[in-house]
Amino acid sequence: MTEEAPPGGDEVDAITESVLTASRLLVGVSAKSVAAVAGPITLPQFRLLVALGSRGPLKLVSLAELLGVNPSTATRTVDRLVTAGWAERNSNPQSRREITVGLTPQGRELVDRVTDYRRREIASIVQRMPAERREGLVAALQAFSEAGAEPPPRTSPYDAALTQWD
Amino acid sequence: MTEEAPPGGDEVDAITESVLTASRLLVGVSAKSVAAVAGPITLPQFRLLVALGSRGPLKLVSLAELLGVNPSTATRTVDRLVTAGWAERNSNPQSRREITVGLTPQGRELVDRVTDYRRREIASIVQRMPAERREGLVAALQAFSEAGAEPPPRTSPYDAALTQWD
DNA sequence: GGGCAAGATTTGCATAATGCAACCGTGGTT
DNA sequence: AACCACGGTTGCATTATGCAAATCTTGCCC
Repeated sequence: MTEEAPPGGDEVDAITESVLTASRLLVGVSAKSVAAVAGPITLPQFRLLVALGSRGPLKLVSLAELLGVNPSTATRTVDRLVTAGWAERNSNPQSRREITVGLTPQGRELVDRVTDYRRREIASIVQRMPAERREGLVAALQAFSEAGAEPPPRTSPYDAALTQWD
Repeated sequence: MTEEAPPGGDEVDAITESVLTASRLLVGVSAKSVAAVAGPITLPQFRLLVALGSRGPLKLVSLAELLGVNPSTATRTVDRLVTAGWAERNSNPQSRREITVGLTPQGRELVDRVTDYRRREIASIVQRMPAERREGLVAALQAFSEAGAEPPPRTSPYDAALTQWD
């Protein structure tokens, strides 16, 4: 089933290949940005910070759900981030059974630095592209994403900071 | 800031956004494929299998390097895969200090099943795209990847199976 | 008001992933 | 033979994860 010649197959293969190659490039850029700017933090931890940065303070369950991990994992990752001074737990006066997790100023600054770095990297790549290809890129990718039944297109700058499983 | 007009910055933002959105979609597809087809295997383990599938048997250090992990991590992940019957260690008659790691038939079959599933998912997305956008996608993405100074463009089908850090 | 079901978080337990450093063979050099 | 670089493994410590059980809060019914 991976063979047939009719109009469809080869083109699909070509697209798959090109999208994945580009995706790989991008993920590499993200990883590099984290490593370059944010010394002693792990990727899962940073991903959590990014989520908080883009959505604002969240209760633990929502956070876990957003990241696609078990609440217990979220709890413990938050523990570490709190210890490191990047996140904080705040009790919710409304219902004392839930807590909200948010960024500390240091946490936000960390996320910002990484995001800026990453944006510059990407910009430098885009600027090396032939200009006439750029519009095509945006249009085609949007069509692709729409066809893939995208979730809500959040347009926060943080959103872009780490692709992994978001 | 997502509006357009001036030549430089906004366009870069738009591209960044669209590429990342698409990338996110794709990574989701990959994860879903692994989960759907390959029950009890972790992502790092599967990633290792994919590497073996695309490059053939490798010595341990090369494998670790390819995956970007420490040799000790590779050793132990291979241990688990061997136990599970998906990979095998073979001693190299040439030099007894190196070993090569390869897929077992079961391992290859697992990778194939996931890859096929994933390809079908992507194909179904691409087929929902307006046809006239498709060529633009390939051309633009290739330009993007080239501008990003891609590593060797391996064109194996396995290559596409998991994007994460590859 | 007491009791109970449902919801939110945390803890206990077990396993995987990771990196670093130390260690053991192997192969080549001098 | 003496050394040294290379490949792989093991010991140690920390993080990441999921599942299940325990804890605390809320809301609701009788």
